[in-house]
Amino acid sequence: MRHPSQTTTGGSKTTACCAKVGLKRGPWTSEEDEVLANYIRREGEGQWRTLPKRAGLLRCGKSCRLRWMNYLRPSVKRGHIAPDEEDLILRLHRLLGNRWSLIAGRIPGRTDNEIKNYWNTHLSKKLISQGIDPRTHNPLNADHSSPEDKPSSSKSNPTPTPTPTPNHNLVASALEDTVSGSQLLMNKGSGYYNPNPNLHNFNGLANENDNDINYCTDDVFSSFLNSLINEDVFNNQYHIQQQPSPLISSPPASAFGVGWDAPIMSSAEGFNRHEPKRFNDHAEKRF
DNA sequence: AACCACCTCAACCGCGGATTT
DNA sequence: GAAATCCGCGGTTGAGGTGGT
Repeated sequence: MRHPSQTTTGGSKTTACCAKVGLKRGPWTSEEDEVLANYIRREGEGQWRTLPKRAGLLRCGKSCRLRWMNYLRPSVKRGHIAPDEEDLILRLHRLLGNRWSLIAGRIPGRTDNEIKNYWNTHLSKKLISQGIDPRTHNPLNADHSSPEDKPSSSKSNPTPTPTPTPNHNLVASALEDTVSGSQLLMNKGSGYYNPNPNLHNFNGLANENDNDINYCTDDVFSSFLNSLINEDVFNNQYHIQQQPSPLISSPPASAFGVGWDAPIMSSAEGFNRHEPKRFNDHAEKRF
C-alpha cells in the first residue's frame, strides 16, 4: 500500500492520469468500492481513463481498473490458495516464468497480483527451502546461485523477485518436435529469457514472420499449455530434482496427442484474455 | 505493555505494445 | 507515418498485521 500523500514521479506516459491534482490515492473505501462496482455493473468495463469521472470517483483510471480487476470483480476468488492451485502455479511458473497474467489466466478466480504475491511470499521461499532455485526450478546447488538467491530477512529487500528463467527446454523441444515454432509465437519480440541458447529462435519466434501470429489461436496455445502442465514429467522433476534435462529432452507423444485437449482446471475460462497477443510484452527490457 | 523484526498483500509505478487521432 | 492516448503487464513499495522478546 502506498501512502496517499506520496508524490508521483514523472516521466511516464501514464503519469498524467495519476498526477492530477485532487485525485485520491491509497486504500479504497467501501463507499468507493460500491460506486465503482455499481457503475461497472451498470455500464460495463473499459474506458478506464474516463470511467472515474463518469462514475463520480476521484481516482485515476488505472487505480479503478486495478481495484476492479484484483478485488471487485465477481469472479475473483478470495481466500486461501488450495494445494492443487499451488501445484498448478508451480507448474505454470516453471513453464512460463514470471508471466503472472498468463498463470492467473489459467487459474480461475485468481488474479495475477494475487499469484505474484503468493509466489513472492510463499512459493519462492518454499522452493528455496526445498533446495530448488525458484528462478530455474533446478536444484540450488546445481547452478551457481548467487547469495541474493538465498532467503533474505532484510526489510530493504523483503520479497526478492527472482528473474524468471523458466525451464524452456521442455517447451522448446516440444515446439521443435511437434509444432512449427512460429505457430505458437511464444516469444514475439524477445518475450522472455531463454535459458537455452541452443534453442535458436525460441526467444524471438516469428520475428522474421509476424504473420505467423495469425496461426496461434487461443485453442492451440491453451491446449499446448494444458498438455505440458499435465505431463508427469513435471512431477518427476520435483521428485527427482537431480536430473532435469534428460527427463524433459523428449516429451511424450501424449503431450501433443492424447493429452492435447486435456483440461487443467478450467481451460475455457482460464485462458488469458490477452494471450497470446501480449505473451511477450515487456520481457525485453528486463533481460 | 512496549518494542522490534518480519511478513503480507493492496496499491502504485514505469514501461511498452496497441489503438486512435 | 507520427504523435498522442489507452491499456495492461511485471516489478516494487510500504502500511498494517503478527509474532517474538
